[in-house]
Amino acid sequence: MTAPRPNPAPTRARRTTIYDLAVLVGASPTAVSAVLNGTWKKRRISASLAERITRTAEEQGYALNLQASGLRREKSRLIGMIVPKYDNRYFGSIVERFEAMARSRDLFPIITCTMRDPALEIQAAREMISHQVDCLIATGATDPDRITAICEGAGVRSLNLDLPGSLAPSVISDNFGGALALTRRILAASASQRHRGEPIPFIGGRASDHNTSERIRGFRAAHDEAGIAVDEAMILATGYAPERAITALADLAARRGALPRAIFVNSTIALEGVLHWTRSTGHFGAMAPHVGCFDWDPLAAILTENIVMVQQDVPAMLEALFGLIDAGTPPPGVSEIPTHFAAPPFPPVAEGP
Amino acid sequence: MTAPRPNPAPTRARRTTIYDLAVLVGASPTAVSAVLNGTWKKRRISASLAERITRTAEEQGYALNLQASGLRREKSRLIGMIVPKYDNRYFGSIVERFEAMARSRDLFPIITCTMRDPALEIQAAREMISHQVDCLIATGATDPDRITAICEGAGVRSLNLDLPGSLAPSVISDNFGGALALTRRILAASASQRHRGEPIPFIGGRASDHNTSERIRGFRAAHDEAGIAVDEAMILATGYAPERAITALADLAARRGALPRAIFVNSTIALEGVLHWTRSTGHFGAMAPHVGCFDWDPLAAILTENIVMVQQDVPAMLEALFGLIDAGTPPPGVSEIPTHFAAPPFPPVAEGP
DNA sequence: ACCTCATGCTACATCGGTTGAGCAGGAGGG
DNA sequence: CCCTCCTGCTCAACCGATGTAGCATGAGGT
Repeated sequence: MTAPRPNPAPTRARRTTIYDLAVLVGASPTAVSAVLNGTWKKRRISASLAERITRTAEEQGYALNLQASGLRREKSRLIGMIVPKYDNRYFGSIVERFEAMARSRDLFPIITCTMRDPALEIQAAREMISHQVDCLIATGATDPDRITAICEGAGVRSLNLDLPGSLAPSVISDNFGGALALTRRILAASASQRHRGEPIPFIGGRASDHNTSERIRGFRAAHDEAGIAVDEAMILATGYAPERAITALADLAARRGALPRAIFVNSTIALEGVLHWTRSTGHFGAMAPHVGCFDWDPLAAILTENIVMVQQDVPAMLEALFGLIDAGTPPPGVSEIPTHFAAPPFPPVAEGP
Repeated sequence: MTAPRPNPAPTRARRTTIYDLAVLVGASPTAVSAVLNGTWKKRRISASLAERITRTAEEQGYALNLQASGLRREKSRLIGMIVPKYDNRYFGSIVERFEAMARSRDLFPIITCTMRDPALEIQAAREMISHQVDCLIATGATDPDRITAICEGAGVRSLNLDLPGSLAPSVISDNFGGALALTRRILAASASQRHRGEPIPFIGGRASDHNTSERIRGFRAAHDEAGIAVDEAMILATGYAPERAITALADLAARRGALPRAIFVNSTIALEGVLHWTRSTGHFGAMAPHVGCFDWDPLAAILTENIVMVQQDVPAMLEALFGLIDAGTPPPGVSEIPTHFAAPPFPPVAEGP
C-alpha cells in the first residue's frame, strides 16, 4: 500500500498560472505577464522570448485570471446592466445590442434582470459594485436615483437607460413625440368611425412612471390638437399585467355600451390583454378597433389588423449611451431619442399573376 | 496659494476597504473580514466588536471586493450561462428563471448572448473562464462538446441546456415526444380537410441540430402511425430566419398548387414568416391552415386561428439543471423533460347575457 | 505560586497578476 | 580606458480579502 498522501483529493489539475508558464519557458513571471497582456514592447522583451511565451501559453491552454488582474489594476473591464424583464423584444434587443457594443470596446458585459422588483434592483446594483464593475447602466429602473447614489458612494459611474433619473445622465425615447405622432395617426385612421369629439382610451403602464406620463401627455396633446377633450376615465394606466388591461377594457366597454373604435396601448404586454379581449369578444375583421401600440413586436405586427406600432430606436439609444460612456463623466441630463413607426417586418409577398 | 498636491486628481474617493474599517474601529483587518463574511463566530470575536464593525461598515457604505475575495478563496461564486438569442420567450424565460435560481443559491449569474455565432460562443466561454466562473451552462450551443473541452482544460464544470452534448450532462426537452404529440394533434385536426395519405410540411430549424432532427423524427413517427408517407420535400428545415420560412412556404405552395391544410412550425421565429405568408396570401378565417408550433408565444397564441403551441417546461428543465449542479460532478447523460401543450394565456372572457 | 485552558484578538503568508525600479552586459563615444 | 546608453530582462511591492498559526490576558484548579 502506498503511504497516504497529504492531499488525497483527486488533484483536480490546478489552473495554469503565469508562474507555471515562467518555469516552462525559463523566464520570469513578469515577462510572461507582459507578453500576454501586450505591454511587452514597451518593456523591451525580445520578440523571440515573446514568441516562446505565447506558444507555450497556447499549448498549456492558459487562461488569464481576470480576478487577479482586475484586483491589481483596480479596474475590472466589467460593465454592468440591470434590465427589468426578458419578456419583450424591446429589452431583448437592448441587451443584445448592449452586449455587442460592450464587447467591441473590450468590456465584458454583465446583465441581470430584476423582474421589475425595486428591492432586487438595489441588490443587483450592490452585487455588481462588489464585482467591481467600472460602470453600471440602470435600464428601466424604478428608482434610478437610488442606484446612482449607491454607485456614487462606491466611486462607480452610472447611467440610466429607458427611464430617466436626475442624478446621472439618461438616454430615453422621445415618449411625448412618439405618443403624439401615434395618437394623431390612430385618431385620423378612426375619424370616420368615431363620433365627433369622441376620445379614445389609453391602456397600460403606470402613470407614476416617467415614460407613461410623457406618453399620456403626448396622447392628450394630439387630442387637444383635434379639439377633443380627454375624460380622466379614458386613461387606464393599470400597470404591466395583461390581465389588468383585459378588465380595464371590459369595464370601459360596459360603461360605454361599446368598444371604442381606436385604442392607444402602452406596451406589448398590455397589448396581449387588449387583443385577447377584442378577439374573444368578436372585435375582429370589420369590427377590429384601430390599435396604436407604443412598443413593437413582429408577431403582433403580422397578426393584427389596423395596428400601428411605434418602435423605439434601440440602435440610436445605445449609440447615445456609449457616446456618454466613452465621454468620461458627463453631467446629468436627459437625451431623448426619436421613435419611429415600425416598418412592416417583411416585404409584401409577391403574388403570381 | 496652496502648495501643489502630489496627486492633483479629483481624488475620486477610493473605495472603502477592510483596512479602512479596521483603522476606524481600532481592530485588525482580519477581525473586520471575519465579521463581515460571517465566519466570526467560529473565530471567537466578541459580539460587541462584531456589532461595532458591522455598524461602521454600514455607515461607510462598505462593499466587499469580490475580486479580491474570489482570488483568495480560489472560487468566485459566479455561474455563467451562454444563450443564443433574446428574441423569443423561451430563452427569455430560461434566463429569468436561471437568474432567480442562481441567486437563491447565493451564486451570481453571468449571462451572455452569442447570437447563434459559434465563434462568439467559444470566445464567451473563454471569457467566463477567465472571470473564474465556478460553473458554465451552455444553452443552445452549436458545439457544446467544444465548450465542455475548454472548460475541462480549465477545471471548470460545465453543463448543457436545450441542446445536448456528449461530454457533459445535458438537460433538454423531449423533442421527439413533443413533436409526436403535436403532429398527431394537427393531423387529426386537419384530417377532414386533407386528401387521404397527404402529409403536412415541417418548417424551420436546422436538420443538423439535435433538437430539430428529433422533432423531425417525432413528426415522421406520427405520420407513420397514420399510415402517411412523408416525402423528403416536405421537410423544410431552412434555418432560423423568418424570411427563409416565407420562401420555403411559397415554393411549396407553388409546387403543389395550394397551401397544405396543416403546417408543423419549428420555432416562433419561423412562425413569423409562416404567418406573414399565410396572412398576406389570404389564408385566414376559413382558409387558415392548422398550425402546430413547437415553441410558445402569447401573442401568437392569442392572434392565430387553429394554432396549437407546444411549450417547453422551463421550470422543470431548470429544476433538473440545478439538480445536476447541486449534485457535484454528475456523469454525462441526457435528461429529457416532457413538453406540454400551451394553456390559453388568459381565461376566456365572460360575456354578459 | 504555578499550570492549564478558554477567550479574544492579531500577524503573516497567500491567491495571480501588474508595475515601477533596477541590474547585467554589450555597444558606442570621447 | 572610462563613462554613458541601450537592450533585455528580473525583483519586489502591491491590489484586498482570507485562513492558519499564534500571542496576550484572565479565570479556574491544585
